[in-house]
Amino acid sequence: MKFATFNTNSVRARLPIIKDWLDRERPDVLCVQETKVQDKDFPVDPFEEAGYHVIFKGQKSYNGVAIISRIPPDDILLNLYDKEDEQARFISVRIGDISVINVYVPQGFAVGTDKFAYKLSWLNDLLKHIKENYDPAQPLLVVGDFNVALEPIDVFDPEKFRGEVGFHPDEQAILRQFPDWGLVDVFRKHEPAGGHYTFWDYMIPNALKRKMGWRIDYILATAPLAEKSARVRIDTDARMLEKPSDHTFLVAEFHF
DNA sequence: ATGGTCGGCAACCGA
Repeated sequence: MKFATFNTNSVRARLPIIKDWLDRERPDVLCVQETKVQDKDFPVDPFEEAGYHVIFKGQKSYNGVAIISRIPPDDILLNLYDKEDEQARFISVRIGDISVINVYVPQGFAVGTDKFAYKLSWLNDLLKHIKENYDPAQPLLVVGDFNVALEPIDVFDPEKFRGEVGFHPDEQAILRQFPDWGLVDVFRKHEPAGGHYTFWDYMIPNALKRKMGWRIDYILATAPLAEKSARVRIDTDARMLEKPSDHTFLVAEFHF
């Protein structure tokens, strides 16, 4: 089975790239973040025409997540929280025997701000939710844009960004508890070398071509899945080189 | 050097 994640930075603006990628790669599941569209305006038809089911949770202008799957998902949960401060950052489903959680972790703006504190609490709440509702001995994928790089090899200029948002010890301390519980970073399992990124800053000209990026998107898998992972790669559409697109596809293949 | 560029959506906010 093939699973992928992609921060779209607008599912409507990136629709040609997503559609072509689905037609070419035919993944079983594609999780997307930053769809930036209200549910009433979500472009359902292009995905159904391509042979996919789509589950989505959006809001006006910001955030929004979706799970695009060949098999219709079950056990759909569209909120991390029961309360009403939901920001359309979470979807969990079950696809066959595999549980999938798709997240768009708050970006955090800057260390020391309320937004940074919210990011830390959101990540902690996600970890708590996983511990309370899942078993590391069962097949679970937690994928998406975590907005945190863990190691110096995951950032193009670690000295410049050390202690800044996205590369701060408080964020990293929480994210390290995910593998402590039993979730394996399957890209890192297959690729020990640094310099492989999934995000590039719009404001750096030609950042992708210049390899000035961050690895902040992850496919995390519990042991029963991680031990079946055969290949994990970062995939770039040619159009992303000409017009930056924020993130690239991250793809993991599992052989059962 | 404290900028730069996107997308949504209608003035800036978020990344």
